[in-house]
Amino acid sequence: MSQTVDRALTILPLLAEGPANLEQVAARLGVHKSTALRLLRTLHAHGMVYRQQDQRYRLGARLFALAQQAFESLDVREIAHPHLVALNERCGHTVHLAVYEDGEVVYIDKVESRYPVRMYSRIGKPVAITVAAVAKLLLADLPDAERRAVAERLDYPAYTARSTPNAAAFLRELTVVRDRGWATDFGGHEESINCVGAPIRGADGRVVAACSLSAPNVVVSADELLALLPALRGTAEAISAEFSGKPAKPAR
Amino acid sequence: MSQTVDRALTILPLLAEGPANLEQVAARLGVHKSTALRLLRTLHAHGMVYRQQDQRYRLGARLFALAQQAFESLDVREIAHPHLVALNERCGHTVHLAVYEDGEVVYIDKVESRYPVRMYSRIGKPVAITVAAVAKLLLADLPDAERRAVAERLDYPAYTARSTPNAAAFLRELTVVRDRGWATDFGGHEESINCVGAPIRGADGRVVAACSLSAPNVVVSADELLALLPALRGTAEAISAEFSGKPAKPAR
DNA sequence: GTTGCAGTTGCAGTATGTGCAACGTGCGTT
DNA sequence: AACGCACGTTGCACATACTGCAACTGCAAC
Repeated sequence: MSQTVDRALTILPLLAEGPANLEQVAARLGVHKSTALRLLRTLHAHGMVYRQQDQRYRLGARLFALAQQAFESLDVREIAHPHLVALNERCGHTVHLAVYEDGEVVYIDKVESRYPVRMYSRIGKPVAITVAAVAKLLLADLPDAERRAVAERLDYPAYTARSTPNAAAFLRELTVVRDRGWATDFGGHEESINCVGAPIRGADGRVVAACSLSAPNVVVSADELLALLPALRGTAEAISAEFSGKPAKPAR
Repeated sequence: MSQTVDRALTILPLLAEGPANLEQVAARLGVHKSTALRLLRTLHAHGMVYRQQDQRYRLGARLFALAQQAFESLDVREIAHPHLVALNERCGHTVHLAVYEDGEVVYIDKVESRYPVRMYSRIGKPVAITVAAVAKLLLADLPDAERRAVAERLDYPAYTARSTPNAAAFLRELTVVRDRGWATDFGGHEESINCVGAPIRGADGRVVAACSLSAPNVVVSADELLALLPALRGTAEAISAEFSGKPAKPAR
């Protein structure tokens, strides 16, 4: 691992918290001002950070472009999208698509019926990994060792009384989810929000993504949401089929 | 500037083109495999790249999270959003919001009436800078020297017969735009798409962002679109007022 | 005019990144 | 089944490029 690059990359999440000046960056990195300056200049040259008029640095526009391109190269998302829209049109609820990557679960698509214009604001956000239905599905499919390792490493924040309390409970839940083939989150993240999820599998049967339906329980009871499970699973299977069926991606 | 960091950051746009293996990365960087490996490992440790099952690298999920956070810290976007939605509801056309940053213009918000679920796919994309109405507005307000420098540096792709042909024409157009206080793009990017834009100004009168209305000319003629100019300018001014009026951002 | 602060620069020393060459490992082939 | 190839990985010696220092600049406040 490269120390210099490591330091430079540490600056990015630091600036994500808010703009910072040279001294603050240097202090947080534990390096000399001149060192921080050089790193920031390099980041700047690549558009990763931007220097605002008060001379403080913040994250730069190139990040948007990169994230954008990263999204576009996610095959699952592309294939899944029309299916998710169809599902949303059918039942009207919020639809999520998420993937697992190195200990994190992130939303890569979202179709929301009520506030369509706000949807992008959540894409890219890390998922509440210990409670979300999609997270359970994705983690449930990991190899034993990795699943356990991740579970042990996690924090278990008590969002609500029904949040997963600890690693043991989480691992038990994951076993249930894996055997059953679908997952729920009944008020585990926000008291009044329920959620059901289904896995999307690649040609080899491994779970490559997960999708879910969410709705506030004042609109839809948990039972009513479960009644939508067949539609959700149908969607997930349609996506799985299409994803497995066309393995030949236009490789470069 | 740091050579090591520079090389590491060069990897990111390279991977944005599509997944690549170690040798390809090393070759593109012009360094030894082992060097590329170390850089990739460091990027990986920060979640900036992800190693897929075929061992090739692609952009990682952390980029999504960072871009996400960067978006959220853009004050203009936050203030502008409800205004843009209102404008969209009023006239039904696509609404864009863009900012200028270091020679690039990027969309930071978009409200689209017809395909709401697709909107995020364009946010973050670099704008066609030589023709887009928002780009003209943002560049028109730059200091003379910088404006000229940027204009000279640009390419002028002939998207259509009405695309801006060269730097001289572009600079002339920018003068017009600045004096007039609004901009157009009539088929300069896509033959059938017309567009009008208006500037959003900070407390000091400088243009901090620009918003625009776009519509295909089969739906709305250029004249009809121009008729919406008062509404658009009203929106832009409302955003400007709110942005200037509440200077006290909860600074950290 | 003077003081203080934040950013910037040049430089010497050495920590750190680099390329090399040898080693593993997985996969397709004969 | 054994082989060979291609690609990723490792340890090491060398020297490049990164670091911290200290002095300098520009700017703003008093």
